[in-house]
Amino acid sequence: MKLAVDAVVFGYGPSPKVSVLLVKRKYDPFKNHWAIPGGFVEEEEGLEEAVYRELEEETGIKLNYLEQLYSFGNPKRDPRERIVSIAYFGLVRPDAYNVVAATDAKEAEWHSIDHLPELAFDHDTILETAIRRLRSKITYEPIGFELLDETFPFSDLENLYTSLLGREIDRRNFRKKILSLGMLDELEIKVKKGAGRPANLFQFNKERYFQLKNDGFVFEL
Amino acid sequence: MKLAVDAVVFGYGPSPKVSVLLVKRKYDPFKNHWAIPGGFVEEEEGLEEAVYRELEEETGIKLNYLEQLYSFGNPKRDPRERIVSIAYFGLVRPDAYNVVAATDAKEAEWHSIDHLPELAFDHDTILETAIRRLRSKITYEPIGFELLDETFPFSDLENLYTSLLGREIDRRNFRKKILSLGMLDELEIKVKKGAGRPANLFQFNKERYFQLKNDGFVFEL
DNA sequence: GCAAAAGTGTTACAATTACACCCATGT
DNA sequence: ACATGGGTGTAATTGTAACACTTTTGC
Repeated sequence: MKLAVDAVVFGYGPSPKVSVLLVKRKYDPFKNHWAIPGGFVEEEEGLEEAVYRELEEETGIKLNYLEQLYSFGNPKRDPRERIVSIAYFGLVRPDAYNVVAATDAKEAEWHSIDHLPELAFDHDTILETAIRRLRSKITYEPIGFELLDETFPFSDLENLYTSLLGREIDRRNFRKKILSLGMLDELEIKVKKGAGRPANLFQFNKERYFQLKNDGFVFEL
Repeated sequence: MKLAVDAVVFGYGPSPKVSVLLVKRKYDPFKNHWAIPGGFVEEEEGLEEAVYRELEEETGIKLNYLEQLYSFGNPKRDPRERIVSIAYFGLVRPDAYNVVAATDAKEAEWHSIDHLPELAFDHDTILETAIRRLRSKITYEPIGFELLDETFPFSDLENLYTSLLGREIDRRNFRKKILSLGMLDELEIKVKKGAGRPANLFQFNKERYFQLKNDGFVFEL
């Protein structure tokens, strides 16, 4: 029996779309299929440590956020031998989005979660679980900010939520709600995006959020 | 590296208290300490299967509900060697509450979650995680019913929630809210509890719940 | 008849929803 | 001047929270 970790890494952009980082397998089984990056846990290594190491080796990416997702242990999930995989769930900022390095063994690429290729092993199940988790978690924890730049125009947040929740959101109500939570700092900087009125930049204030959370406040949309 | 499963099993009662099932270790390390029941996963066995088997072997108990909790993989969590444990979270009805069978190797007992003994390994962390999960999960999924008898007076439900949430609940509002969800069948049977007016019995209608859920309804308190 | 638990409605307040026009910029 | 995206307020509705007395039984 072997123990592996796999990481479903989400990125946002460019434009309103959420993507996941996949690697192309160069060897059998499932040669040339896309798969979630991951690998075996070393004997003396922590689980998260293993995730960071494997991601570094296979894709060169650095995460902004990581949490454990679920463990998959069906005895037949790998055709060769029994492998139990502890799956993780990570988020990256747009800066990291482009620095996906292919190594000699794998080719790494972003794939929109709306058009996914066939995946190796039970990775479709894992990815599905991760997408469900992301979709629901953004409504009760402020993790969406980990997918945006440090400072962002409000419309980015709005677009992220509409594309993840898959439905229209009333712009006025959404802005009112988010701003009323008091976790965003409004900067005195404006940014222009082609045509249209320049937008103010906002920044998520993590300290303030933890402070509010300690006082019994709960983030909820 | 070895893989284990551990199961935090909650029971309710008698009277307003939530308990967890622990086993007393007969051998070192942590000889005579209380621990969460569990054991190694066999080569060809599914994870949940392993949980059911271990619980049967160590405590003789049958579960009403089981879900995966979290995986614990700190390299030093077991002083002997590297053991990664996938923790589960189970609920039993009061009927099962008393049939806790001790085997030759272990002594099994219910412990109120308000007065816990010192636990072996990192089992205090696991148990804490499980309690947090139980507390929050009863507010967004109807799992509380798995801790009550099939039919129960409304006050049982009320007491379960007050003791789990650790705060008073307005009886009238709570009843209104729960009944308005339309998941409970009211039976034409009354039950007497010492002094006081006899109470009507209720029953959770699982089919109805899944039907509502499919129609986009979300349980939420 | 008194203690103990079950049952029941109304009103004030807070939160959510629905909805449409003006503003600042680029072309 | 027109197209593009940014920014803003109010009213109706809905949901939540607060609150106290009557009923049925055992003793």
